[in-house]
Amino acid sequence: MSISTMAAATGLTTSTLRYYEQEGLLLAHPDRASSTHRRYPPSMVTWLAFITKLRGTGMPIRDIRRYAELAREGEHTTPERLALLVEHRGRVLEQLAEVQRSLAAIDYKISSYERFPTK
Amino acid sequence: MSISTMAAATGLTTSTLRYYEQEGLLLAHPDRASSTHRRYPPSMVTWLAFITKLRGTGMPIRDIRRYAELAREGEHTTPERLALLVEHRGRVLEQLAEVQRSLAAIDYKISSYERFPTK
DNA sequence: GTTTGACTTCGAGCGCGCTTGAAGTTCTAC
DNA sequence: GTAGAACTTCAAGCGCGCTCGAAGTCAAAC
Repeated sequence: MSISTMAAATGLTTSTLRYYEQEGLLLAHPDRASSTHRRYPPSMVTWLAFITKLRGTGMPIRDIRRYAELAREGEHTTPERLALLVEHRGRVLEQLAEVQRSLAAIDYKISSYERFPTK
Repeated sequence: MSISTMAAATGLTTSTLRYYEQEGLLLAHPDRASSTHRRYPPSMVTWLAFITKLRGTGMPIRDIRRYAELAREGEHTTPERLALLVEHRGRVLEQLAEVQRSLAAIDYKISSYERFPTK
């Protein structure tokens, strides 16, 4: 599939796709069937969907690169990949908890505005 | 209190305190008792704690500035402040839900690594 | 009154994750 | 074959939220 088709399929922009490739986030460079234009295997949608989840939970590009490197190295790296994801999950849960605490404070403020509209 | 005392009290750096002041996030400029050094009223800790919650939930500086402007204008702006907070809360809840969805996908991946350690 | 550390302003710099623009090439449809 | 859209690379730029460094001033303790 073409870069714009992939963009449509993933919700990323074509620029972002090229950027991710350049940053080493892909399992492989898409080949250039037409010798200059990228041709993505449809299977890459799955990978991109997953790294979009990683990004969506705040994993930095450099950590995703590391994860991709491990994945490229083969099956013997699954323990390390697992560890990486587990560690990430821990951080996300912490940060989720902190956002919820902050949100509670905001909720409290909201309810006090609702109780005393002129104060 | 001095800027470094305030920094200790809020967990912000002195640089951040000056930056927030410059960006108009404070209800008032701390006065300069010794004619050059900032003297913060202890009550400002509360305000800073609150805007730290706003930041902690991803509210942009410019929106906090708007909130601070309204607060400076007086009590008649409480409805608008309320609206601002409610709108922010909505966005935070949405984003929280999205992070949780992403996290579910990561959890799934983790559990599949755990089930098939060599795959 | 002198030292020493805390403060001041100002502007520049940084880290992150893209995004944009220029300048050129290639594919697709007719 | 040609027009026009889609693609290519490359480097620079941007928006955000601080952070840092320089160069100087001030204040609390002795």
